[in-house]
Amino acid sequence: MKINPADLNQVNVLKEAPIEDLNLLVEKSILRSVEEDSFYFFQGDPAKYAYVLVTGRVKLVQSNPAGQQVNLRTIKQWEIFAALGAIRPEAVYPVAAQALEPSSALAIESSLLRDMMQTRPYLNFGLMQLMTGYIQEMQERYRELATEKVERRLALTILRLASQIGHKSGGQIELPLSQQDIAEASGSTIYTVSRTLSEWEKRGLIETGRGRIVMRNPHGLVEIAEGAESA
Amino acid sequence: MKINPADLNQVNVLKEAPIEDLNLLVEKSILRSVEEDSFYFFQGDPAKYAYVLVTGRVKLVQSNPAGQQVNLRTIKQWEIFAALGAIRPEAVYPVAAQALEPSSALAIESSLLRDMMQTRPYLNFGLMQLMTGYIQEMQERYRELATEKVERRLALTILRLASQIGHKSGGQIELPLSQQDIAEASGSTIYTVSRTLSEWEKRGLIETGRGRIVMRNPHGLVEIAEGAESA
DNA sequence: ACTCTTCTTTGCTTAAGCGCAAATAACAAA
DNA sequence: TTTGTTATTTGCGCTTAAGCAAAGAAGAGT
Repeated sequence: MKINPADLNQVNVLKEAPIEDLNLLVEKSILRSVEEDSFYFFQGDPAKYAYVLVTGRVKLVQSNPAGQQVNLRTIKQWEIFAALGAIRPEAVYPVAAQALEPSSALAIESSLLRDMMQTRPYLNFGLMQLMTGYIQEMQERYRELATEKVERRLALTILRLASQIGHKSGGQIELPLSQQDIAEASGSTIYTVSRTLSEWEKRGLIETGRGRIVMRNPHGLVEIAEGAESA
Repeated sequence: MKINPADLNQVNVLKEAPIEDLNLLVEKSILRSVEEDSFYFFQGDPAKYAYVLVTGRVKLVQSNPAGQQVNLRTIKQWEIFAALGAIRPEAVYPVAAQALEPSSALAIESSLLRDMMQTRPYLNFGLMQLMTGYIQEMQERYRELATEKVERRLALTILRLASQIGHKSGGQIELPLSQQDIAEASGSTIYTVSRTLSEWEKRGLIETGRGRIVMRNPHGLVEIAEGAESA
């Protein structure tokens, strides 16, 4: 498959990039395709490449020594990920990147990105915007995990994921994630997720299926997220 | 009080700044002093200033709608904080900044910082380094909160705080924080913190006092943090 | 030295939600 | 269709740590 450089303008960080820069990026980078469940990189690998996801979906996960993992972010088409390596030359990936479905991504050498940043203010600003967004989101999620009960956290997680990777399908927002994914993204377990989602389904808030969640009544979820009690 | 511009070189982000820039910063900024427990700003305020802490200690906290709060970071002398506002002009502070003791900080207009970034690569790189560090730390803390039990999390929190704001005192590292602060930084409660610290004190790992913790055996804490069971 | 305030400790109770086990359901591949 | 695999559901017991209440200890101010 070939990438059309002009498509890279859909990448947030690159939306103001001149076409010459996009050509340069495509020319100097390679397209890496991986099958479902394979990894682009593992936690602890030297951060040699930054990636732009061209097709598919990828999740960034972090594991503790015992192997339990949390979902830090799900990447969709034309999002950049693993760009942090471009900042610190000796960095290692602090997370692993695993494909949720067959995916392909443009692997850009960290050093190329670093060199380009020297002379291209739009890149600096774009990356900084991206990073401040990450920081704020992680701070919020951290607070939620520390202070909110599971049900509310689950609602917050699902709403957040819906805005990030949900896609419309017949007027409703659908989330292509397993309950395992939701559990790892919300800091809970598949058992509690299943119980809660079933309960919500009974109340007509959502519709569940194997590996997907359809939002029937987003406003109801917002109410749960913001404090309405279940009974 | 007056600030000696050359002192600003102790700020990580500014360590490569030429003296003219430091002069400019001091000249265009104002020194704000606040007493203990007062706030430099509140969560939700327009992010008009970035700060460099000159004396004292400041904590960055985030509250949920119910008022429960978490401790996201403790700032010590010559650290920069609230710099995110410089990236997005319309930003509001996502956290509040409260003085842990009488403090003074240089208030730098976000727009000044933003303008300076246009022509000073060292500033861009410095801020990016700072931000990547934040992101990685928050990701780790998030995973810890999601996957580790309290005792281990407490050990991790105390070790992290020791490296960030601990100071040597008689060959040992001392942490000038109340148990309330520890609870808010680790995502726990004062009751559990008290019980755990008492237990550790009995085992000779630490020494506690009103508003401070002295590490007697850091290695023992590392063992708890990394998985040794207590019994 | 005395008083007030704030921080810390500890016993007790309880709710939340984890996690095993086993059943059921959904999908994929042959 | 059949079989195998993986995801979801649900009952049940149990652990963890939250949180109230009340006492004790340590400072700060007068």
